[in-house]
Amino acid sequence: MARHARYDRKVALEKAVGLFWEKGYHGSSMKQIEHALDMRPGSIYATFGSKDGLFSEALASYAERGGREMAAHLEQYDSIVDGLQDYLRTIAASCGPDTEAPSRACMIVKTLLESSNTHSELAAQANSILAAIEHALKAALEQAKGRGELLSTADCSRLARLIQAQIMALRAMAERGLTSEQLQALGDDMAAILDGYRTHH
Amino acid sequence: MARHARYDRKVALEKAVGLFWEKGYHGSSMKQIEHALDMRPGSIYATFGSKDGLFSEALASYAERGGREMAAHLEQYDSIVDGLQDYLRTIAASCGPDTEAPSRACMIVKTLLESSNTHSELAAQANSILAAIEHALKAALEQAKGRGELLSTADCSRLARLIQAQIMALRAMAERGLTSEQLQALGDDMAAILDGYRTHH
DNA sequence: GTGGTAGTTGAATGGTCGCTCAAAAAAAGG
DNA sequence: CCTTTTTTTGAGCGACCATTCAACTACCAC
Repeated sequence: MARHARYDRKVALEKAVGLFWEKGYHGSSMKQIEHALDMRPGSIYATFGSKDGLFSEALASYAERGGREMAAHLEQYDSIVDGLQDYLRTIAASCGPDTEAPSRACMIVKTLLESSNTHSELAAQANSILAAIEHALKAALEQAKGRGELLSTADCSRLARLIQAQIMALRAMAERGLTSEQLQALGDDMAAILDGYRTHH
Repeated sequence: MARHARYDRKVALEKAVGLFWEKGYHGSSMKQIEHALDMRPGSIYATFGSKDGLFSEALASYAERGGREMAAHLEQYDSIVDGLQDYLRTIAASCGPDTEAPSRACMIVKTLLESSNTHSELAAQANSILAAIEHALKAALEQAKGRGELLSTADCSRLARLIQAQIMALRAMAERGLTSEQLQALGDDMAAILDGYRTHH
């Protein structure tokens, strides 16, 4: 038949995530993208259609990875609430001043704030991802409630949004460059919020 | 001597805040700025030096206004903690889906996330503003502690950061376009966090 | 009125933006 | 080897970017 593709789509997307997560949509030029992916414009456009298309796929890829990591984390715990509390502490620990990740803040939140009034398609995508995460949190909380971990008065929808807000804020605060002690303390304080919704306490 | 300036510096800055808050730094072109300020490039550059200079002044202006509003709000309350709790609820109420403000999210946070890896000067400015707000919150909390509103075990520095995180997250969540009921409930839940640090409870 | 001065104007600048496409290169079948 | 098919290449596109500056305008002092 013909020539093989020199580039692995998934590998290229990972590199795109790295750049976009770090610099945002407007902050990443095609020149920088070409360099980050080690691809020439023609190949990028043949593969991803446009800068928007590439960003959209990169964001989806980032979200999927994040979702997998969260699910994997929660599976390690017998108590769902324990798992959620430790998830917050883990984020605090991994977003410290010497992280090797492209950015400490969440790429989904960065995208939402950057594009909400300039690029409604991207904002809608970020929104639907956040809605999906919120839904997953709610489902986990309802399971916890069914197991008797949470007070019967607890509203799982509201609590899911409260927890999501903590995650968003924790990672945004990490972008401020706090010390790892300060960030860890913040993670602890956020985890402690959940104690107020637990049974036998 | 000579001709009067046709433009009021403060009025022009207000308009710049409106545009930059809505679209961000990279999302606002000089064309749009010229239109928003009703000024031609020469006048803009003569007055503010550069796009960066204008943005920087706009951000400072926004922060000063926000600081004044927060201080004015807290003065209305006898109890500082009551004031802080109601401040969160007020933000939730004023960031609803039908706000007339340029954006629901905080311009300082938007700037921090947008520029942290592309424009270190702006990020540093956003950082120092957030540090000042954190410091003001800490001072208010220490005063509250002195009045016996807070548990003696409460760490005012940590609590200040926890509250600042709530404000940041509340306004970022507002950008998701939640219903006003959902947003109000989130504000209530965040305010309730402070109950855990209060005395006689 | 007139001169001097500060403020405004907008065409024009060099650069970069996202993107295209004709040509070259690389693999597979014959 | 040559043909066919797919991919890569990179010069080049028009548009728009932030910015400049010489000409122009409006005001005040005299």
